[in-house]
Amino acid sequence: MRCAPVSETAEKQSYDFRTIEAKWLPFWEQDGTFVAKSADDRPKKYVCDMFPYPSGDLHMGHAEAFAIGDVPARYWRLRGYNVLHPVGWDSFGLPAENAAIKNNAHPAEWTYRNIDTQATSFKRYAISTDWTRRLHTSDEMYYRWTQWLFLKLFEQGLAYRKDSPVNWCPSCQTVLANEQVVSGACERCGTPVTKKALNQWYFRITDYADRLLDDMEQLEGSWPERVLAMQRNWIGRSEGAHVDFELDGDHTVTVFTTRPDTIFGATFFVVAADAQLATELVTDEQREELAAYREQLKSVSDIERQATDRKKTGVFLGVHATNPATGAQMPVYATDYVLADYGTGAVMGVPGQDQRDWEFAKTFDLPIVRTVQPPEDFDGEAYTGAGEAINSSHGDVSLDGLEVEQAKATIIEWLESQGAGRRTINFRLRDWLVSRQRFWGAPIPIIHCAACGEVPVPEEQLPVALPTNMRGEQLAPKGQSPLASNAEWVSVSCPRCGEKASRDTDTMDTFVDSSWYYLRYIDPASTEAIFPTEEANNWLPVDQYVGGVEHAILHLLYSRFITKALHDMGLINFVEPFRALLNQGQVLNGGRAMSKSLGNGVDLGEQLDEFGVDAVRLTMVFASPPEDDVDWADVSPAASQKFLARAWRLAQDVTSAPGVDPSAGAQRLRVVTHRAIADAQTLLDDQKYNVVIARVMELVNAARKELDSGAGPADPAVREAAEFTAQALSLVAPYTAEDMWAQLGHEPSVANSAWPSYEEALLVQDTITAVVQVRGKLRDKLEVPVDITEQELEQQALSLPKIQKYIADDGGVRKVIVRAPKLVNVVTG
RNA sequence: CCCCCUAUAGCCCAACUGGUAGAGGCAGUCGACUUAAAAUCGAUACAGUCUGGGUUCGAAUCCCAGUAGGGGGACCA
Repeated sequence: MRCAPVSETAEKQSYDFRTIEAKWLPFWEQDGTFVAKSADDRPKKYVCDMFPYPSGDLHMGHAEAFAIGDVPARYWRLRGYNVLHPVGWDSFGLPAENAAIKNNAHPAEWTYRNIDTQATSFKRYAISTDWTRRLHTSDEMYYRWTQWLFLKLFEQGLAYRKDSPVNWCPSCQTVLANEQVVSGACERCGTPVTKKALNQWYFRITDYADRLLDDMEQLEGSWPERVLAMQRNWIGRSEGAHVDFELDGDHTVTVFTTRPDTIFGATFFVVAADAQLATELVTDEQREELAAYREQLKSVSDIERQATDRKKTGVFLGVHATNPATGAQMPVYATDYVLADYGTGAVMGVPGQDQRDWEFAKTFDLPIVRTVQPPEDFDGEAYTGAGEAINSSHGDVSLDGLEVEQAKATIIEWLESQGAGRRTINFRLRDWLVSRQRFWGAPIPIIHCAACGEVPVPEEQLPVALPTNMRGEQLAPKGQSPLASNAEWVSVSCPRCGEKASRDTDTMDTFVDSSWYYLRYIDPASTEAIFPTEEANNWLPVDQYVGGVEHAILHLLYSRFITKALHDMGLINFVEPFRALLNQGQVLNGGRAMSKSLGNGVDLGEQLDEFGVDAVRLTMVFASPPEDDVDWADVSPAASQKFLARAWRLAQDVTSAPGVDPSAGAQRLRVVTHRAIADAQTLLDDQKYNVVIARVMELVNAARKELDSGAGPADPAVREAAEFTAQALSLVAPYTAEDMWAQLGHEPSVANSAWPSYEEALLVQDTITAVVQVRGKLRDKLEVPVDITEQELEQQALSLPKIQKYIADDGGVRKVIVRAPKLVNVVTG
């Protein structure tokens, strides 16, 4: 005969995630649990996930990022902050357009269908999001302000048009910004990028190079170090000098060099073959040869061009430059190893101290002069190391005998006195090319008028809306924007003179859309302003930004730039948009990124159906530290589900009444609970979310034990443990936690309950196990009061029989290290 | 080629930043419950911290060299 335990007197149910999900999802929506109010006395926290691109349904990567981002959002909410945690869609971009061309449709159809799908999944995934602030960058009410931003930048001189050789993706049929070219290939499709001379719109991000670099100081410690390193590297500040060279035919050409001290070794002069400068300099006799060389370069892809072991090529331009230090005549060449858009696009060739110049000099049989003394055992070609200057003397200036740094200072001073050079800082960063020859983006709000030139679209005429009557083949890329073929759309009268004029037919890089969306969440419906300044200043900067490291440079650099520009326009009072950044890892399967071609994709929807939302979220967070990759083959959502069931049962088994005073409860469980509370706080602050889960598991184990074979289900300490379990679990398993909270007799929502404070007294132990080492090796242990004095501890340790034996065997005590109350180390011999 | 990060039980991961290597989970083994199994509950073994040096009373932790994996940069003058 079976005797039913007390806890089974009530009707018991088993854990069923489907029932629980169905119960709470509608509740949160109706309750408006996660709506953030701007007028609120509590201190604010703004948690933002990088918004998704609507490519089909949400996938495992989204699931990880959002699960991780929701942890601080929910934690801060429990800690009493007014939390803003919005969501939106980055909904302009190529895939929609490609789908539209293929299916004879308009990109909006595909886009908004996918957004609906994702939004439904997102809601089910139970991220604590304020849905009232939802936005889509492809909505007219959004891109109207993207265009407004463009006009403001234009007004400030930060948006401009220029002719330049640009990166062209032959597959996407559009130009690309430098940041979107990865090792010579298109960041999106991997096609090798070619060069094309075009007139395009740019944002003057280079004006902010120094500030983008300097302000990183504010991010130190709260952004991943590698992201800062990548940005630093990308901005590429280098100190050096501009030096002017007189050329035949009355030209003065300036070069940038980081080694002005080597100028005495400059024996030739090179300019970028694809730059305008080469055309200007070349003599009539050499013009044909230059044209032939350029023709030859066209067949060389960027990837090939960047191979460092490639033979140096070039063509003589028929002119000579005068070395300002030596007065020597130097032949001028055009070459592809000099970049048109770095520095001034011209370089002095110093073969003795620069390997590239050395190779060029060898090819063209040019003289090589060493101007820095290499060490005796040096057997390389160009010498770039430290050493004394040699062969560096002419007329009234000499560097001979000086070390590199000293020589640099001396020559710059001399050049300055001659008016032939000056100290300068150069950046690797280029201006941001924002024109795109594609359809599905925000049209550039400029009108081209034969008489007035570039005329901004008047603000009240915004948005310049995309035509809705174009579809399918009409959207196909043809080397220029599909909009150009829509005569009706293009044709417009000039806002300034009223004459016939035409719209700019390019659209903006979608990174422009995403460079300011975190500001739009403040009031996404505003028709008055891009965002309300006062409220933006209250909510921003974002306290925790969460997203993939693939945006380390692109989106994050652009956003930092736009924030600074908006600051300078007086629209916001901060200069950095994201106070802290967390890069979540990838979700892998079997050691590799999930991909169609590998056939190792895991479908998020199927995982959710099988294990439930909470189990999947818990698995994502528990599997590894947030910034590490999660290999789905190594983890077990089934085990997570088991743990959730176990936690849930705990709440069901509690028989004490809500509000009971826990202080009379089982002390040993209370110690575990309060240690869990205290630890969780530090761990959450340190973003060690996986370890927080481990602490909760420990607590559930301890509570289960107390319930089954200790103080029993009515003990108030068991209730206390179960309640904190529900609260802590609410960070990752909102459905289960909400249901537990209700089981425990509380009003929903657990998300807005108050995080408990831990009792200090429960954390202090009276006694502690002290370790006794002999010569650093653990030999015995000792139970001592925590406030034991060093003398006492030493004396007790030394009197231990085991220890005395070791001392006797090892030849007596030489020294004793005491770290009361934890450790004694006896040094013998 | 250069720079950065990582390396701890079979696996995923902890370790108060120099002080007892193990918190949690997976997989394993054993037991309780069961006619049996699943579920549940309980109990357990397993590594001396990638390799080799060094600093220290004491090193997973700091330093040097190397190996392996991951990331970034790579004609930037």
